[in-house]
Amino acid sequence: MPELPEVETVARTLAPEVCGRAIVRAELIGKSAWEGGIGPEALERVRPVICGTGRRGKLLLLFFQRTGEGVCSSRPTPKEPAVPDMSARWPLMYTASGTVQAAEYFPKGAVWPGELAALAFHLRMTGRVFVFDADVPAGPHTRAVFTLDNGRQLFFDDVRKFGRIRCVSLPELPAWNFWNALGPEPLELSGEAFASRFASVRPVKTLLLDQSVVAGVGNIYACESLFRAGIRPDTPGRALSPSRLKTLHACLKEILLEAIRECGSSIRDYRTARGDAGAFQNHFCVYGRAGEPCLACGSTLHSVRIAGRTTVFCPHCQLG
DNA sequence: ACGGATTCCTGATGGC
DNA sequence: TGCCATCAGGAATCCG
Repeated sequence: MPELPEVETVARTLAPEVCGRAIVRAELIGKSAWEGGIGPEALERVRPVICGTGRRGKLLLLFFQRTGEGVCSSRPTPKEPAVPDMSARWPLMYTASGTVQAAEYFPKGAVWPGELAALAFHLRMTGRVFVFDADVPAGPHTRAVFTLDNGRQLFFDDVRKFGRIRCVSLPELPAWNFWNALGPEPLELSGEAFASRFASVRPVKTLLLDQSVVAGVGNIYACESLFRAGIRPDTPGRALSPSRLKTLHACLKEILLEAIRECGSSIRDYRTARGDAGAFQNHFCVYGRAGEPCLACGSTLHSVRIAGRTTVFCPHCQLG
């Protein structure tokens, strides 16, 4: 399932395929994955130029070029961005000319053609985004096809049909509940700020999965970071000392960055925009290993349900 | 108001 | 071998 590292990888591998290209056609297939007020016909009318790709939480973003700006006017051959600077502020925007802060792209008073500022994809469980040649037909699970001005096609495939696509304008953003409710990015948060968000009676695992506490963490990286931090997933957030919460934050950041370096975790459906599998699933310590021995102490890993998700932990290494 | 349970969806898996 | 029940899970929505 695509979480922060997987969506980050898709954004990075997608950039060289779409930067500098205009969307000229938007076709929806079957039960619509489209949500929100701006419809696909607006895309076909405006034909916005994609100037960069990025991510916010688990949302994949295609940023559109602003009115009167020549961000991609020369249309250089884009390169895939290098592994991002660990000290950079996140989220980043990957453009043809380099990496910039996405936040800088939404200044006061900026204007986009037809007010279309970005296309947002939520991949949920099984969503995938690829760019294919012009003659590739839609597959059985293709739910949307965006044709680019070079004839290539951006496919949105989704087996379980949980994924969603939304075209966002700046005026519309304040009315988008999902966007508004997103908490800070774990990679740009300070340890103190992270710890202060866990003062709750709810289990720490539930808080990690809550996108308003921190954005982008799903079941895999919640389980793995709690194991590395040595914290039992059912511990109430406010029962953890600031020091242990800072440890959790440090472990979460380490694991997210390791997973980004490995191009994410491929359990079943997830692939990069090039169609490659990630490799971080080979480094799981607890996720999917219930009943198997703990890699640290040999104890049998336990499985419980927290916040409706399977939660695997080591009763010996992870303490409340 | 808050938090837990339910719902959406289909492919993989396991038991009989 | 084949069939059916179960499981996986992000987030909106329902409900106590």
